[in-house]
Amino acid sequence: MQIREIARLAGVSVATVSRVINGKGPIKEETRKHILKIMKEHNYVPNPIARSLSTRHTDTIGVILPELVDEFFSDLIRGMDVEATKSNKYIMVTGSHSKKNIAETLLEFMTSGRVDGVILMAPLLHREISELLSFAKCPVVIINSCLDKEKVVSFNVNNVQGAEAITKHLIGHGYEHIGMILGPKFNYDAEQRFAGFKKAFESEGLSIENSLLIPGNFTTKSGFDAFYELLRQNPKPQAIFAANDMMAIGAYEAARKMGVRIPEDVAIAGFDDIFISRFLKPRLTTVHVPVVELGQKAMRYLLKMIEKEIDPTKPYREDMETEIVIGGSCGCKNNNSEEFV
Amino acid sequence: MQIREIARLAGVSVATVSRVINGKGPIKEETRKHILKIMKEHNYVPNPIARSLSTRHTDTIGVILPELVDEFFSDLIRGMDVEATKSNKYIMVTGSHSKKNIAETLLEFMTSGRVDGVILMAPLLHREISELLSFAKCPVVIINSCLDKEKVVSFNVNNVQGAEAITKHLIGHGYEHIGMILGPKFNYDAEQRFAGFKKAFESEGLSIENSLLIPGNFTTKSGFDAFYELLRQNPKPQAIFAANDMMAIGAYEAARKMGVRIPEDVAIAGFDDIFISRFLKPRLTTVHVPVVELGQKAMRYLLKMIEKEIDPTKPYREDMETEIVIGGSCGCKNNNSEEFV
DNA sequence: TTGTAAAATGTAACCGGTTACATTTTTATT
DNA sequence: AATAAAAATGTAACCGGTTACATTTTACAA
Repeated sequence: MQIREIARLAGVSVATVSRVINGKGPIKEETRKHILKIMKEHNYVPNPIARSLSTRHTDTIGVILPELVDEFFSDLIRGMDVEATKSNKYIMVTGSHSKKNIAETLLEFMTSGRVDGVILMAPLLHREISELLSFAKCPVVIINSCLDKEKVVSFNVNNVQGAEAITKHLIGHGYEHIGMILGPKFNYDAEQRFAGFKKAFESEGLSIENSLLIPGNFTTKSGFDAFYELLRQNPKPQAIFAANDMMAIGAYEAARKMGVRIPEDVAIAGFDDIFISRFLKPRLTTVHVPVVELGQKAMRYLLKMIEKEIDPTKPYREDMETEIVIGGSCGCKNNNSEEFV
Repeated sequence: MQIREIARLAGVSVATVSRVINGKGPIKEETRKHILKIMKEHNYVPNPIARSLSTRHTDTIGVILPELVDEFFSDLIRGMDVEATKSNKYIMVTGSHSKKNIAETLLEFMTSGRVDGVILMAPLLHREISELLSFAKCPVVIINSCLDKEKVVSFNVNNVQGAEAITKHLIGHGYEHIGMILGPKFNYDAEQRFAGFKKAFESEGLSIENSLLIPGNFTTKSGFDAFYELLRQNPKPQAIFAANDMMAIGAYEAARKMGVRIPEDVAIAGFDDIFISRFLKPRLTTVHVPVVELGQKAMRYLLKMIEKEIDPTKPYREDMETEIVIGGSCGCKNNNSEEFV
């Protein structure tokens, strides 16, 4: 069934049918009803591909995510989906399975006309990507970019602010020796969180103890090992800030094995507020990252760029504020340990 | 830049260019190289929309998921994405935000030509959906369907087998009074898991104690409440099978509050093997559901239907076997409690 | 050399819509 | 009633590819 058929059946031209489908141009109410009726009777659905070909837009947004966002994944997509659905757009997702693939997919999306815009999250390979970006024929929004803010549109987690806030919280508890389990080298999030950690010390007029800075790689295992390492230092840390919750979990495990009590013997804080954090005993004090909102904002902004409500050539950067979640692991007595029940 | 331009530049017809793009028909090697060179020089990418219009396929698969699959979400999509990418297909995902939306989206996907096939997961509203299915103009694969197996293609978690296996495991421990925290009424997964529970009893020649069957709704809170309820029964349960891990977590919490030891005072088992299960103390004994593989299988099968390698009109059903994961919560001494480090 | 089949390429219709512009109908004005 | 303007509708080109079929070129046998 195609528009020609409907037109024939209704005794009008295809243009008229097209006008009622798209609600454009003046149509006599009587004609409209008549055509609508016939369309319904024949279960007619206009072919979106044909439509896209002539309108040059597809009502779909390409989303490229790294493979390992795990917990973020679901929330991020949910956020984007909510906004996209509001505007009757579809989302085409693809996890980048390899470096090659991500650049290729990005290029495909940006140049082929398959999508009206792209949301990209690719924490690595920024060199390549910023080069590719110049080929874009459609708006692109980057999530957690470490690219030059003068050049791209990006929505980011404010890692510095979050790390600074939670570090200050630990300092506020009166701990004097505070260690940190760092994230992977060359990881932007990790760098920023460390930057926030330092900033907190500086603004309090304190100085970091280098012996209490242990590298990690965002896995529970590395958190586990780092905790052992930290407890071997002199002075021992009274509190530890893990650059993400996964490592904090590893630290919990190590503490349990060593018979070290949290927070009595050593306080712990994390970053991300992953689902599991609230089930740890005591509940992990951590930094909540508004992932759903991040997805929503990025999508909303992209849609506006597409609609030209916002100048799509104008760079823009927004860092979303995070929020501390108080559990028992930092030593706070009034905390949210029971929130889940 | 379009195919006409390339043809002009290469001094050939569009048909010839099209042939080299698609690798079809005989082409002189020299001509092919020449055209390829010009295409590369001009960064020419054929417009997929135009191509779709004439080929009548889009190389994209529509995926409709319920909003609340949370943990499944990520794994399921990952599995599908892996397979889709292998075949150079794209995935269009949409979470069904409301009942209306899901049926609407399904219909759109099935009839508009926007996608070549659909994977649908919609644990509820099966009545409506089975009616809609008759309008499908493209293959549809259902995940966790409770629809008539004679009518649809579906890939499912074998809930019965999993629940039966884990129940037998509990029985094997010698527990005589075994309770179950049930899932929501009218939920197919929940029903099936209960069916497996019963089956285990029957095959062992035992009978269920109705007082030890407590309703729940898959939330931690309901697991928490149910645990209290169970411990008030006479006889008390020596072991409890929670229809999902979330409720098992609630049970853990209740046990902790009541000073009931797991597994010494009461053993617990769950279902799903969600991420958090391995971090519980003791590690939760549960049923692992191969979600990634489920997504992969469903996608692989769908792609074959699309390619007509498999008759797309033939109903098919596959129930994927689950696997018991032994933690300490059931009373086993040799368990996988340390696996995560 | 000629004839014929195979290989290579070209022509033009087609996929199913949208829309600029042209035409017809209706309404309002004088 | 004539006329101009506005409203409604129609015509046909266009979006950018694919492909059936026609035509030309090449290869090889007789």
